[in-house]
Amino acid sequence: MFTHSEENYLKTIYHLELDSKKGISTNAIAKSLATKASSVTDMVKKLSEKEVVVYKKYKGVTLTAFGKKTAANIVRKHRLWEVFLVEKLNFSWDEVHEVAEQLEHIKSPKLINQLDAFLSFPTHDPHGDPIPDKDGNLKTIEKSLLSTLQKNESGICVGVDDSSSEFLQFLDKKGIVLGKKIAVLEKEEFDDSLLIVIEDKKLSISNKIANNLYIKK
Amino acid sequence: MFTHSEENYLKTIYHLELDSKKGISTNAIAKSLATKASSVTDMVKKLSEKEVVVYKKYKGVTLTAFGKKTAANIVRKHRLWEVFLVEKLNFSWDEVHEVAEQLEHIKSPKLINQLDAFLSFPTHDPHGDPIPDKDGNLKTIEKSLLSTLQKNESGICVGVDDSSSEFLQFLDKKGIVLGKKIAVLEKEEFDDSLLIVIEDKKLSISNKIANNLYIKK
DNA sequence: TAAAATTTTTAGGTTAGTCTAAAAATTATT
DNA sequence: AATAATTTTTAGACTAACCTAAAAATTTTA
Ligand SMILES: [Mn+2]
Ligand SMILES: [Mn+2]
Ligand SMILES: [Mn+2]
Ligand SMILES: [Mn+2]
Repeated sequence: MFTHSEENYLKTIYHLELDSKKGISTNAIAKSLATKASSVTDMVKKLSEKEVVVYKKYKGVTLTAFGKKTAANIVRKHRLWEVFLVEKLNFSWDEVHEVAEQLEHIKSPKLINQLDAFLSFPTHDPHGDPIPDKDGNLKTIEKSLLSTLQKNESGICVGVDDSSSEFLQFLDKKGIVLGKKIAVLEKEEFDDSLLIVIEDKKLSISNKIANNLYIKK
Repeated sequence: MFTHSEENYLKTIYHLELDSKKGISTNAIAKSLATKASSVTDMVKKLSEKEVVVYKKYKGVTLTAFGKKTAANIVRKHRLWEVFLVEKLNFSWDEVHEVAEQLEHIKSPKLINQLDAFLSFPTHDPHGDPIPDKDGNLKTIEKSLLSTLQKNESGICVGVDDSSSEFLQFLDKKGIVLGKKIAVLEKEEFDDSLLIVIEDKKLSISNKIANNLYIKK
């Protein structure tokens, strides 16, 4: 149906659309895929012929309903595999992404359905990102950045915005784990750093960190 | 390291070498990969430059030690994934090959080591084929074709030669399962068909079937 | 061992996916 | 509104992995 490369383009456009709502620019896609704008133009024409995107010269690109469903299915596979790697094969959450980038391209509906069942139908991946259902629908939960909490407020840590292994390992080192309660004891006016408490441990957290951690109030 | 296509060539040459000992011919590779001889010549030159095969024009090709190890590792992955699909995801043994053909190309040493452990270090795949170890070594067991058994002899069913889904489904239908004891009650002179007993059930088996079933005496 | 048949290689072409450099269109700035 | 800066597309080229058709080498057969 779609080549490895076409799937990567679709997934990228899907992710970019989630926080832009407008047509996705050639340059944005190129940057995200670490490729050249001219390559993107070529590919986008091909995807447009395959009816997964709508493309107007110089106006960027949008996914069709079919394209969105196709892309969501790749994301679904990516995230289910990440859960598998962490839950069953003892990978840590900062090691799974690269492997999932490969596994997401395996074509077998039965495989992914059985994997889903084997994992007891998880709703979120190890980074707190939601797993699209079979129809490509995402259940978006109301989550906020830790940086939006005020003094004496608290919430459950439910996800990360940046999931680079550097950031994830940093969280590991600090003992910040998804599912744990985080309470803000102090909010520093000067640099917006926070003094938080997690698992009875006090931690000082920079604004940069607080901007990359999601909590559910 | 190696492309998808290079890996498929390596694996094919590896399989062909297992039952020929001589240089593998261009045509044999082409037939096995359903491609053209001219394409094989091209690829074989490339593999030769990468030092995984020794190639002499018109003389066929042989794997180097490095090539053999590389190929065995792909076979290892293929067979471990087949075990995973059958043991953990409830695939039947006639459904796993196509998916394993894709999964065998996933590159992650950690993944395959963890998978191996997760499956409790299996030694054989669902078709009775041995799983190469990390160094690419195969433990070959002494097995014989069912067709070589004489009247009143018996053995344990340990593998299939043909693992097409048609044949495997035929075995399912007849109740022939790996690990079960098969005893030969009669051997028909005329067409070399066998009257066998498996799990207290009597079955008449053609020579073609008996030539595709391995038993351990 | 010479002719015939077969196998293998070479030559030249195609497609997918990428690239660089230049042209064209759009957007921002004065 | 004209010019400058930026973005996007086009043109032309490259590589990997294929293909067909023809040439060359090997093997078989008579
Ligand atoms: Mn990921
Ligand atoms: Mn993730
Ligand atoms: Mn197989
Ligand atoms: Mn097998």
